[in-house]
Parts: sequence; structure tokens; C-alpha cells
Amino acid sequence: MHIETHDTPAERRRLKVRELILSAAENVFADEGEEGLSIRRLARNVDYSPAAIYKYFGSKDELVFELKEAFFARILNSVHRMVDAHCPFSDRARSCVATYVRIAVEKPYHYAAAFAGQVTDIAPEDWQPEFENSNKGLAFLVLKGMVEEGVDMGHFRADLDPSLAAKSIWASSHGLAMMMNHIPGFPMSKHDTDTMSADAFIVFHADNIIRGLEV
Amino acid sequence: MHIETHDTPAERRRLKVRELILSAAENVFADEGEEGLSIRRLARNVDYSPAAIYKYFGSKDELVFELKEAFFARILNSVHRMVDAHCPFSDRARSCVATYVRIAVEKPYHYAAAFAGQVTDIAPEDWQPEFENSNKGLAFLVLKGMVEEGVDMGHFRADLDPSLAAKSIWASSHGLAMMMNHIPGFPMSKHDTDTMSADAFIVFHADNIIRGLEV
DNA sequence: TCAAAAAGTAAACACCGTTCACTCCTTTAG
DNA sequence: CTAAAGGAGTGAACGGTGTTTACTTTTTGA
Repeated sequence: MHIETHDTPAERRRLKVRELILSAAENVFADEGEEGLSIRRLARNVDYSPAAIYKYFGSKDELVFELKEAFFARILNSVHRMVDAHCPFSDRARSCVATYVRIAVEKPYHYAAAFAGQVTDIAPEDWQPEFENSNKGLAFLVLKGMVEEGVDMGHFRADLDPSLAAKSIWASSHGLAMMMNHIPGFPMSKHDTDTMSADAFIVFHADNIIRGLEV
Repeated sequence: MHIETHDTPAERRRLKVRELILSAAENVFADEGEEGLSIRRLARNVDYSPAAIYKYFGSKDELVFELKEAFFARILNSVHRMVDAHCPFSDRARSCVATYVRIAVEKPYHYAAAFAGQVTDIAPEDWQPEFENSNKGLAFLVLKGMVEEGVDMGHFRADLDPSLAAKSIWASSHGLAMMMNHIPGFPMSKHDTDTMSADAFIVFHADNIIRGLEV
């Protein structure tokens, strides 16, 4: 692990400019996503030339990577807190899912970007290390730990493999987040026989997921 | 509904060129997605000028729309067949989910494009009609019908609203498809305590989803 | 003080989606 | 059969993109 020292004035100034660029990027990205965020426009916003951006970030992808990784760190944090909360296991499990989805829905473009990349074009072996050290990888471990607890405590079916069950939960949570972000009005529609607030639906969905793993 | 007549030679020729462009686009899109498919490159591939493409399609978005809508029609079709199969309800329900995911995984870029659009930037009311007439809308109705059957037959909890339960199923299925398309190697990883083929995992996930709704 | 390193930039490269004015050819009406 | 009309097709341009290169200016540290 490389320790970030920034004790000289020059280094502090550099870091400040970097943060300035990053936060300007954050604003545009949150509102308009990867399309709306262009290096040239970003440069105009922070009063630098486009080329200057490249003194601080190797490429647009690298810049966006930092934005989305910071965002996913927030998800990881909140979910982690949920797992360790002081309440019955079932409630914690449900809240894990609900928390994940709620934050994903707060910043649709960030969440989408975190999963937008490659369409399985790189070999799994090459991607594995990168994944395991990412916030996504850590979030998965947290979730897996929770499933292990559920199995040990007899809440979840004993034949479940925690790793696979965690992936199933993750997939279902991810799906709801994506749907809410990309289908206008989801889960509501005019002709529903019953109506339900967006948050109530998140809870309903979380409940279905957890039920599916119970004994 | 407007009936497409194409009886004059001119109309037939026009349609042929349109199909030529569409199929050239399909090939590039399947391999490289929306990024890789550029109007200029497409024009080179079919030996026309870029401007000529615009005589057949109003915009790139319109062209991609046709590709993804045709693809989703395939999903709709397969799922519909599954719903009407002659086998126990539970099996049909599971197969519905599994079929959906399997096809989504066949063409990752098509599937992604079908959900890639807006990030809830247009009003739900404006989008509703478009949705209900789309293949996505129809697929949802099919799924909802299946849930209604499940509730009526006593397989699913009686307190379930079919519309909302269908959305929950859809979200979970969508999630798995997206994960498999965008996370290399999902659901496998080296350190899994148990291993499972991709297709076995789809079945496992489908089972969890259906279990979550059962009485 | 002065060389070296860092910060910053203008201009260019190679793309992109899209539009417009224009030619050429086919269709159709008289 | 001919002439007008309309459709097919195009080259060139507009305004945008990410990125690189050669260059100037500023800052740093011995």
C-alpha cells in the first residue's frame, strides 16, 4: 500500500486542483451522467484548458472511475453498518437490501456507471484481482458474511452455499435498483390494482428476496 | 395499426436496402455494442455515404431502437411459450425466469440497450403509453398473468398484488441478467466454497425468486 | 541565481452524429 | 414519349468529442 504524503505546498496545491476538478466533475456527472460530462466542458467549468485535465487524470475513464468508486464506497459503508445493527437477523437482512437499493437510487448515473463497463470482454481470471480489491468486492464479502450468519443461526436453509446465495441476493437487489433508475415511474403505474410508494416497494422486494432463502 | 404494404418495385427495393443496413448494424452491435456502432462505420460497411443512412433512419437512436425492440420481441416470445407450457405451475414459473435470463445473456449489448436509456428524466405519465405498447410492456403483462394464475391456484401467497409481485420477479431476473453480462465470470469465482455452472446458477436464482412468493 | 522540473496551453489528429445543398435517376401524369 | 416531380444518394460542412504533441510559463530546490 502506498502512503499518500502531501506535506509540501506544491503537493497540497496539486491535490487541491485535483479535488476541484473532481468535484466539478461530480456535479455534472450526478446530473447528466457520462454523456454530459465531457473533458472540454469540465475544463471550461474549472477554467483550465482541456489538456490540463490530463495532467491530473490519465483519461476520462480514469476520472469517472474515481467518481464511481467513491460512490460505491458509500454504499459499502451503509450496508456494512446495517449488517452490524442491533436488531433481529431478518430485519437486518431486509434492511441490507433496502439500504443498498435506496442509495443506488439516490445517484442513478453513479450506480449505472459502476456496472456499465465491459460486457464480459475481459477474461474472468484477469478481472478477479481487480474485483476483490474494489469496493464492489468488499460489499460482496459483507453480504456473504451476513448469509453465513443466517445459515449458522438457522434462519436460512442449511444447504445454501453462502457465496452463491449472496450472489443471488445481490443480483436481485441490483435488478431493482436498475429498474427504478431506468424505467420511469417504476414500480408504479396507473393501472396497478394496488398502489405502493417506491420505498414500500423496496421493502416488499427485499422481503421477497429474504423469504426465498429462509428454511 | 398501420399495414405495411410494399407491392411496388420501388418500395421493395427500399425495404431491401433498409434490411441490409439493419442487418449490418445488427452484426456490429452484437459484437461491440452502441459504442462500436457508428453511423459512419456502418455506412462504410454497406457502401453508402453516412448521409444515406438518414434516408432510412431518422437518427442513430432510432436505428438502435429497432435492434433492441426486435431483440426484446424474441425474449417476449420465448417467455410467452414458457408460460403456456404443459407442466406444473412451479416448473413453469421457474422456467419463465430462467428463459428470460438465458436469452438476455445471449446478447449482452442488446439487453443492456433495452434498459440503457434515460435515467428517469422523463415524466412517468409521458412514458407510460410508450411502455405499454412496447415489447417490454407486453412481457410484463405475460409475467403478471402468470402471477395471477399462481395466486388463484394457491401456489403464491394470497395477499400478493399480481402487478407488484410480477415487478419484483422481473427486477430480480433483470438483476441476474445484468450481473452475468457485466461482471466477468459471474457467478463463478476462484474462492467459492462451492462451484456451479452459469446455467445451474440461473436455475438456483429462479428457484429463490419463486420460493420468495410461495405461501 | 539558475538549471530542472512541473504546470499549463494552443493546435492538431482522428473520430463522432447530423444537416444541407446539390446531382442524378426513377416514377408518374399528360 | 416527354416533362415535371419526387426519391435516392452524396460531398462538404457544423459543432461536438477524447487525446497527444510541442511549446511556453511558472515554480522549485540546491
